[in-house]
Amino acid sequence: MDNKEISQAVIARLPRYFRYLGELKNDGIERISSQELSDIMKVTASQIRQDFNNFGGFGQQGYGYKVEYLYEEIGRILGLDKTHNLIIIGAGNLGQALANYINFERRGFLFLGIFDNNPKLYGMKTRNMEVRPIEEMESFIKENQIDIAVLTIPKSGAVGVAERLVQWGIRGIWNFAHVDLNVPESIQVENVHLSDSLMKLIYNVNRVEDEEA
Amino acid sequence: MDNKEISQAVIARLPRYFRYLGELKNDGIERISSQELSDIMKVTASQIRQDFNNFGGFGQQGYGYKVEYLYEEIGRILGLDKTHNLIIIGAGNLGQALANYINFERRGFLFLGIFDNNPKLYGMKTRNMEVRPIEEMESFIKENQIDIAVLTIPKSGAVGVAERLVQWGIRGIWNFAHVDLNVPESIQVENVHLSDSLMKLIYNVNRVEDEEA
DNA sequence: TAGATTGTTAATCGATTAACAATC
DNA sequence: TAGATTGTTAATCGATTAACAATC
Repeated sequence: MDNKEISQAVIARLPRYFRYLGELKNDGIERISSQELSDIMKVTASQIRQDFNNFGGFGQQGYGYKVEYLYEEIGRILGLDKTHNLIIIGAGNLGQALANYINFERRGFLFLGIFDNNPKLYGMKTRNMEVRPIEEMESFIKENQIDIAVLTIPKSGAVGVAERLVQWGIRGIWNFAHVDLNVPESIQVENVHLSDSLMKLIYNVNRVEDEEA
Repeated sequence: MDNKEISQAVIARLPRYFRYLGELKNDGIERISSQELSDIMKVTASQIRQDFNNFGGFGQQGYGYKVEYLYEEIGRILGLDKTHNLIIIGAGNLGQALANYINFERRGFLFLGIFDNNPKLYGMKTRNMEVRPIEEMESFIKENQIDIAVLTIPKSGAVGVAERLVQWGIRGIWNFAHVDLNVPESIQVENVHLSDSLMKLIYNVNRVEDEEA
């Protein structure tokens, strides 16, 4: 496979294509043209074709795209054909919420452990895991071949924990702490800064109200 | 104030500026140049100046920017000088996690109610709220002048609830349901599609691993 | 074959970066 | 005043959209 760099803007759209194609497949739709998909998803047909063609030709001229095939291919591109082993660091409300997201498992995301530094939580059952002390994290990561760490701890500890995670061989961090991590380029970080997201919403709501006034 | 449209790319960066300036302020730093901020935040000084100048000149030639003043101004632009009344719809793990985020209140985001359609949860205390039945939502929204609704329910119910929220006068929806809502343009929606975010991370982790192989 | 629709090149648009005159 | 740094215009870069030849 050719490895010219794909832009993050394209990657960010793939899960949405995947979601819509999954629904079409469930509805028993067999084929779809870029124009039909454009109407449903409210993006241009041109962008759809450009996006798919970054990864090779999945369609057929004069016919369109086979829904199931395209769905499978995008899943493969996203890496959903492989399983990934994850741990959650921080067993607070958010950590538990993520641990309980059933749908993640369906996609091959296996949450194998959840850690906290609060002794009161040790042993507490969350789904099929019990909360473990942070001290056990290093050996756990190595024994269970953990790929990805989910950081749901306060920002004060996050930068330090992230640095150690990198030393212990983690490849990706899903960061919910409200701070930017400092890790080597080869380590992937996906930030979910919830309060940033809420602030953006507030700006847009206020702006519309100002315009109306 | 002049109302030329500001791009969402700029808006999305404001909370991050706000965060860094808040930290500088806490550290007692009084002034900063775009170049210094550029070094800390890893964005170009040019972009920083362009971004700020969308909203007017906050700096002083030859001097730079006053940290506290800039911090206040960006807060005002984001609308953090006003309070906003929110409700959470869906009292599952995620809804509760958001209800318990203390820091939101500091920014003027007031979570006044939490709703669910599971009778077993009615009356359950979450922070200073108790879970109410969905049926009470309409009157609650009107009596408490609710601006923003946080949707943390499964996707099956989300589209329908969103439509009713709009009828009841909600101005913005913070949508955690894994579905695209269908609301008028004047209603602001900020999506947090967690599984999309995780898929993007997985793609990037796999890609790096492929390159190394 | 004729019609439809992709794959792909070319044109446009918007966002980012660079450069520098204005000015504190 | 001289030096520094903004505010802003111009240049570049990248992403999106349009157009159309290739082809099923």
